[in-house]
Amino acid sequence: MSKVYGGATPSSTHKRADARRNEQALLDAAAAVFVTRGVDAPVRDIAARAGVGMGTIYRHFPTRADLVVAVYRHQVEALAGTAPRLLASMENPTAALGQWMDQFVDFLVTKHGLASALRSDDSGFAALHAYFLDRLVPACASLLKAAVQADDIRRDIDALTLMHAAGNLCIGVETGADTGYDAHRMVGLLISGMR
Amino acid sequence: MSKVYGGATPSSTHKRADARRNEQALLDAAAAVFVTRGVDAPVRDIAARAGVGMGTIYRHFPTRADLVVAVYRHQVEALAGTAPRLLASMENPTAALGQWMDQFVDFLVTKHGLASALRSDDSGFAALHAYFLDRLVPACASLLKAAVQADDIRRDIDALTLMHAAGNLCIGVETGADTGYDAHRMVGLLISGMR
DNA sequence: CAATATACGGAGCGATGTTCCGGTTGGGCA
DNA sequence: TGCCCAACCGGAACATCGCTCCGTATATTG
Repeated sequence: MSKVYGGATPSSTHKRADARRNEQALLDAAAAVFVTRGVDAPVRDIAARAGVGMGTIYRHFPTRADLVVAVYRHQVEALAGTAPRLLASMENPTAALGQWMDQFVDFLVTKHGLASALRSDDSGFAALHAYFLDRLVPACASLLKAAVQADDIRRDIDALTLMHAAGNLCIGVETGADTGYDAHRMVGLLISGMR
Repeated sequence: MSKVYGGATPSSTHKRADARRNEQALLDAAAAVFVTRGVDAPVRDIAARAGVGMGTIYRHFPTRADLVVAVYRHQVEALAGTAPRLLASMENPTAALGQWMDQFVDFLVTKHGLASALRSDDSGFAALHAYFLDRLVPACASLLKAAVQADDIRRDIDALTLMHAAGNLCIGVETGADTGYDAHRMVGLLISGMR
């Protein structure tokens, strides 16, 4: 059931040289714009920044989600890959889970509007949601399972629910100035409540 | 510092009869549209439903937040008013807090997109955010304070933070079909984690 | 150096938020 | 009652944004 998300890198199948160039330019431009304007920055801005036309951006990334996924793929994969390592290197699975969640929160909080986009019901973001779930839920699940088995974490909460909640808790942090709200702490509280 | 939010009811200061009529029509129309299309339904739809022009809606409710606040004012006030009663009628303040939070969650979950709108950084929703905070944070704070004093709730979390987190946990529930996600349970977990 | 498949660019359409101003009307007042 | 003007109304108009479509340009291949 899990889709294959590989092969979208510019250097993949042999397209025309200009196509590869433009795809890379778009990735760079998007990454830059996402930082300042958030993941739902105007498409035109990204195209302009990359020095390409509207058609080009939609040809390479039919959905906004495709672009976002391409930009953050490496970080997401890295996050997914961290889970087994964390599990192996720590004696306490619950602590490993907590640490992984912290990394997850870090990731979301540093991407303007990403958390919001993930929960958005905008059809254009559906694939984004799917990708994140496909990659991160299994990673989270392995940690959660270990924590449940070895420790005193309640077993009636699945990884999907946990990630949904944690993701939600990260919303509104990127935005605006310092309100005393700390997503890390809230997620920590949530996990504490799961014992 | 807390603003006065009264006097926006159609029957308030003596405007012209048609103005009152239109304001009421807009409130009714908005309430109806919010149920089906959510709080960020197209302004035109609301105006059309009320049988008025674009100008009229913006004259009566300059900001979308004004309209939303007007529509939900009664329920918000009721929710705020529940806090003292709950505190008086229950022996356990922590249970009272939990019950009040449940009502808060109920309120948010039954309003499509309200939770999302509350966390939105859209400038048009800033006043909405402010109103909810002004009304509900003190109510929550009274319960929280009692729970802290009488029970074993940690004291390093203020009402604002708690409501922010709880509000976030309600996001994405209104949307779409039944994903096993249950905002009530998540908020319950969060409160459990606060001991 | 053609010929062709491939890719590009941006005008254009529809939806939406918001403003602005000429026309309309309620209701106080003579 | 009838007049008159301040208050109010309506919706055209402008701006922004997502997305599509097609005539044009060019990389590649033989």
